[in-house]
Amino acid sequence: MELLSFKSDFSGRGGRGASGGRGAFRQDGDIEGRRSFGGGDWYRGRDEEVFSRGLQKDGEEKEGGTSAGAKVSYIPPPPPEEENAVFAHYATGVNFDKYDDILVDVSGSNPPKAIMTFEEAQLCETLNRNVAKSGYEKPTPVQKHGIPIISAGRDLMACAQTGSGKTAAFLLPILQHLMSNAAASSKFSEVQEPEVIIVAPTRELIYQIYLEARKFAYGTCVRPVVVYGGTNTGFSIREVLKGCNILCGTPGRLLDIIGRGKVELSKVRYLVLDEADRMLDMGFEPDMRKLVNSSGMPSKEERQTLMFSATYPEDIQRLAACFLKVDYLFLAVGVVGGACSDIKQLILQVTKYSKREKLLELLKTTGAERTIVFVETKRYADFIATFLCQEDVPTTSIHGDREQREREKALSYFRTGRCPVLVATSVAARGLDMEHVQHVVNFDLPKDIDEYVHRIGRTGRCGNTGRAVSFFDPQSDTPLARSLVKVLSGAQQEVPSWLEEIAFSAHGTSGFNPRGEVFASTDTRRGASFLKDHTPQPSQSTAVGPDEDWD
DNA sequence: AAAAAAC
Repeated sequence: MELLSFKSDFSGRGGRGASGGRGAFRQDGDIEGRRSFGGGDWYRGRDEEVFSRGLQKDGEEKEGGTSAGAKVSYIPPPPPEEENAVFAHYATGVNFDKYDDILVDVSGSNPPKAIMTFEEAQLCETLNRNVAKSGYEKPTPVQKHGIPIISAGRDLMACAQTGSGKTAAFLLPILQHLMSNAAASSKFSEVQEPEVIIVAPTRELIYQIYLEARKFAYGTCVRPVVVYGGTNTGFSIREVLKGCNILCGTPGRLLDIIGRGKVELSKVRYLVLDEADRMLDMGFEPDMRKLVNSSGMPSKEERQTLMFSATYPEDIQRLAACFLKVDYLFLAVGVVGGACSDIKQLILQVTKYSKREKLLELLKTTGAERTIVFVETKRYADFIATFLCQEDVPTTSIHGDREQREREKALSYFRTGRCPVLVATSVAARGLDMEHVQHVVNFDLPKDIDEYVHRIGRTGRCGNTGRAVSFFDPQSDTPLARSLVKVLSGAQQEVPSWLEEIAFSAHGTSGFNPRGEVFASTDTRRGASFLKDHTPQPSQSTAVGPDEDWD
């Protein structure tokens, strides 16, 4: 097996909660030398380094084994942003126009009229040019409705299916506002006063949002900055101090930098929670409370708060309302918590012991097409990735116990196709937008149906089609059966009869996951409990049919 | 019991 080069170093692991001591499984596969998956050395020069800026200043040797055997021991600062790199984008798929057929529902008082084109968004010239250069021709539903809502100064809870353009829906109106008020113009200062704070639940996702912000802000005086853990704190701070209008971050590092007094929050006009339901669940909710209660942070009445996700469990919706003005608008594109119908979903019944064999079989048929394999634990991610490498499937992996630079390298290798198979934990479940991901495999099904919807949403993006294969082990996955059937039928997918039977007989069994069962098909304010608790005035709802009839 | 997120 000398063909494979497994590194066993796991020194200096950045993350918290490193579980340690499993060096033997640390495949870092990324099989070296002998293969050339999708392209020689070129990627080494650019995207990886730009992505890893701040991770290491020098001295760290990049992974060996380029065909040239070249060692890169110093990473030069990236060249001034090249337009082509900034505006790189991929093509919309054959089903892009089908977005027009999706049912859109806006509830809350006096929603503004939707726009039909980007021209109607009345963006300034620079922004329009950036939109065009990004390859955007026509707004998606969440953009058609979200942009005017945000421009009108309203708070928003938006639910739109995976891959349907939520990021641009909030970035464009925010940038337009910053431009038109000419308030935003970045300059060095020991204390920065950003106008916008954006948070997301994983480091890679916030980086992706930052890249979008940088793209749309190109050629303007607005400077977006990204900060997240696993990187040098000093670097984060220096980047912030250079000038910061839009501060993107994961909660920990963001609060850290705020706590150090580098960022003053009184100028914040927009607070954006991407993957809002995750940001408000048990893990992150305390941090979000800390953020909105930080000194200087304008109250919800004085700022605009925007939340985006593809899923919104009802309990989380009620919690989210605490962060929003009482007259916030609720925007639902398609079924709340629903899967994208461009994804063909297959469920295979397996046993714990047949999974690995099935996976191999599957990957042999998918060949070099890109596949994300989701597993339940970090430990198993290492194990499966190692297994696949040994079976000659070029594989890399991403999970929270890997060093940040390993995580970023893994994504880079996957994106470039050097490793067309990515084994991942739920760290990669949400928001990541990668081109050419044809397949998602749920090697282990998640406990939570929302997680399932997000995971399979890594494929079938932007009107492209994709396939999601899930291994269903009745021994462990029965609690998910009912909600799974619901998602499948909601996305016009075939429901295997064996699954239907399991779902039927699972009805009423104990240990049922309540989150798995319930969908918020609408704004919770329509429910009696909410009206009783929070809303003095009844909310008015406007159901909107396919496309234009929105007046 | 697991995953994510600051040092």
